Amino acid sequence: MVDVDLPDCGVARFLLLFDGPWATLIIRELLHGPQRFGELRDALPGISAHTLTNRLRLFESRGLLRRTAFPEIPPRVVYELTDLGRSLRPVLDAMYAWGKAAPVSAFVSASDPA
Amino acid sequence: MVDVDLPDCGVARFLLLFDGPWATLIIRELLHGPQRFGELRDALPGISAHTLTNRLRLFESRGLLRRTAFPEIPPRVVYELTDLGRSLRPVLDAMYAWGKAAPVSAFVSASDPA
DNA sequence: TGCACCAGTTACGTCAACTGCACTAATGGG
DNA sequence: CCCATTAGTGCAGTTGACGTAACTGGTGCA
Repeated sequence: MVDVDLPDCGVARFLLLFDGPWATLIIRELLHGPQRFGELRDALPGISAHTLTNRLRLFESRGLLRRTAFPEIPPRVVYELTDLGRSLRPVLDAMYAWGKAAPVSAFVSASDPA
Repeated sequence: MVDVDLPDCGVARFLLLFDGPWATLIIRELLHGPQRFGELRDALPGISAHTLTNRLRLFESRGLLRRTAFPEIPPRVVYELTDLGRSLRPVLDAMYAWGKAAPVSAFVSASDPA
């Protein structure tokens, strides 16, 4: 009766945590080093503060990153990956390599943008 | 004015193709070898025929897999990865390794299932 | 007095992936 | 005659990740 909905397969577990399009991209940014909230927002064009906050809070609660708030005015908050978060690098690297090597035709719908 | 919405980053490109929870798991199953429609459906508990069809059709149109329909009654359709599809193995392997190595606390919400 | 600064928060609405159920075609077996 | 079989399709509805807009708090600077 324990761990009812935690899948055995590692791939399925991974997908459980990295749902939407932004989750993975936030990790990608933080692999470059510690970043402030505003830096992350600027590095991820199109993301909303709402989504960024939600994902960061989730990853913090799951032990993937550490949040450090400095009691200053205006406030300053720095996010950095933990060892667990940094251990995602091979996964991101593999994604990157595939995304770079695959032909453009793998991503477009036969007449997509222009 | 070309390639307007195709991101440069390989990670972002990868995520463009593997949206939902099922997309990646279908590839995982097909890495075991060619599979029939019904075999895939049985190997992916919870997936609906609709979703499975949609993803398979998408991946076929993107060149990740090949669809072979035998003109028999009842019908028989076999799906198998192309070279491009098989080249996803390192990515899936990296996901699997991380999902297996990460502590359970990375996946649950501090009091999730029971 | 009042605006800018940063890192959010709240309320509300959108959109796409996904689900369930019912249904189909064509044939072999009872 | 009727049912089981396989690979879907159509319709209706749900879920959850995400977006927009407006707002907060405490201080420095004009």
